[in-house]
Amino acid sequence: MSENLIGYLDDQGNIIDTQSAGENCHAAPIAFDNSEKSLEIIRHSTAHLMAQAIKALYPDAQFFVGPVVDEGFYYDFRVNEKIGEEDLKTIEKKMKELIKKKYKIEKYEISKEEALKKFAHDDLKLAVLSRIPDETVSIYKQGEFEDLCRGPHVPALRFLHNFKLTRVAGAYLGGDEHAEMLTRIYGIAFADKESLKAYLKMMEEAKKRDHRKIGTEMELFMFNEESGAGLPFWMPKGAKLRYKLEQILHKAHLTRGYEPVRGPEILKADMWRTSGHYACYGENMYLTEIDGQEYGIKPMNCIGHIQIFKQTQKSYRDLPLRYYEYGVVHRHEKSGVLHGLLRVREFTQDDAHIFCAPEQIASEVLEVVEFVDAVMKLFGFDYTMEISTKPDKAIGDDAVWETATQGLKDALKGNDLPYTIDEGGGAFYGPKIDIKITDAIGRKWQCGTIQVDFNLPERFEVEYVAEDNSRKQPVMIHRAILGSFERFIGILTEHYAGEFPFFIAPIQVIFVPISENHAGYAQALKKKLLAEGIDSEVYDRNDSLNKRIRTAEKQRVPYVVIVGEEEVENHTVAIRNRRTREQYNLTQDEFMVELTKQLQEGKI
RNA sequence: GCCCAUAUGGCUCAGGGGUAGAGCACUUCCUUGGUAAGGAAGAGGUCGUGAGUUCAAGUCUCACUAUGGGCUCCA
Repeated sequence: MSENLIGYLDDQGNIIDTQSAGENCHAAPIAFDNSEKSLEIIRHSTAHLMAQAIKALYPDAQFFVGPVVDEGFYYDFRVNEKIGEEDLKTIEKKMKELIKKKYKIEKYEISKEEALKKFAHDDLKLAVLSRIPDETVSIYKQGEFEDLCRGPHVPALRFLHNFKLTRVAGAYLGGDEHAEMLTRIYGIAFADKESLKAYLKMMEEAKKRDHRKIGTEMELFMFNEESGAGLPFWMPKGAKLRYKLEQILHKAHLTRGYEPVRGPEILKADMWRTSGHYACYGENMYLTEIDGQEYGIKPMNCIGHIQIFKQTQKSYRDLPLRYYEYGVVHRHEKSGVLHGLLRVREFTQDDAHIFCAPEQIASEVLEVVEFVDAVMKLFGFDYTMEISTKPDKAIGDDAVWETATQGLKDALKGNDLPYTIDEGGGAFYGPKIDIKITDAIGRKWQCGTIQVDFNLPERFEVEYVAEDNSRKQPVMIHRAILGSFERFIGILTEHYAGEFPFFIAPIQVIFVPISENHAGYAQALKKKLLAEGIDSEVYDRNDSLNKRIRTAEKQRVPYVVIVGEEEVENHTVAIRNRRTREQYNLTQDEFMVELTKQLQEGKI
């Protein structure tokens, strides 16, 4: 057996570890390196090593499951003591001690019946056993430590050196929030030290891009303990950025035949009863009472748009009718899930509802998908699409759901757009396509969404006059491109690390006059830019020139422009490149042309 | 909501049972400078809130509030 061999890969892509393979295995060998399969084995064994260390330090510890996940591994366990970040180092130290004992990792099999006897005193292992259908189970053993495990594992502990325990967390047994909470420790492992170092460095870099950090630094947005959790404040710079995004998107909507509308912020509870929100979404809604009547603050904008549609009689000639609104909504998110701008309790959706005939669904959905793609391309986002099907809590009958779901699939399939399926992940009123974007550290967030809805039109008796003068019910397509300005700007901030493209940058130009004699020239230029809708600032405070240039450079603005004697005289500007620290001169006219050209790049 | 952790001037953070510290930012003055920190002086905090332990609490304990890492990933 080669020194480097840690397992085999069979024809079906299953990993067979050396303990299971026997002497004459002909499957493809897996070498000890950073390949996907190799890491899977290494990380799984590291999870076991961690469990062994935990058992040594906390003899009363009981273990549940310890799988390999996208980003490393974890182990869930129960222990009487509290385990905090500090304890991770102690556990790591113990793991290193155990490695020195040079244990082999051995495997043996027993019947399920024997296993039930063996683990009779360990309710967590019994819980694991109850989920295994097989009649024979395997046990892996290293030194004194034994664990019920499917494998695969490395042959011996000597393969495990380059790991790091990254965080301690709580996790519900089996993911059920009504079940007991276990302690979970996450870790990461690689075949070599360099890869581990590179990974840790990458995570550190990612943290520097965190929108909460940059948002505070750049004074984009804030939260306030006295005002309440999950309620963002937009500071002047953040508001400017947001306003520019709103404007770009506003024009894009008009171009695509949408009409702006607005509904009220609160509506009578009966409206929400009719819509089904009261029953299906009530726990997320804020309710209040006015003059003895119950009202609900809107968590979605659909109801308002429906009322507007119904206000006047509609003909088939009016369809598809596209209403859009930057709708402020409130949702009672659980306190523990709030996360910077990415999950808040008040946010503004770029929401639209398309009322159309059933035969128009496919083309409308496709148009929305193209709209999404244009926006994502503008900002250089990679995104994934996911079709979500009927959830447990839902209204409407199965046949209707089936038709709508198929409609979404057809729209994507027909145009070769890749998607995944999230079974049971749909909204309570219909299936949907979700558009997901990844944040700085690889977490995926749902942004845009396209939802087909046969239910609300029926509940609110929405109708239009068809060609044959009969009354027909339109289909509603709920859709958002950004999802919400809050979340989208949060991700945008991480994506650009605060260096926003010109067309949305809160401050687009900073002028640094060399002396106060040149401040007037800078102010005049600022005014000129403002007339074109470009935001600039003049740094003419009582600081040294070097200081002011340094301060300007640190603002992450697209243009830092120096103006002095020479520029005033020649009606020019000196533009400084932040990265190369080089500068070039333009006439005022050339400068204006360049800036307006850059503004145009934000057109979609 | 649950588990673990954190909370010190506007920001970033140090300190730690005996009457609050730094850097940046801010204010005033000097300096008017051609490309990443000129100089001086000054103001600003009942150490998240409320209880408790103690002769004494930012420091220890508890509760609350807020923030952070998690809570599908099935031996």
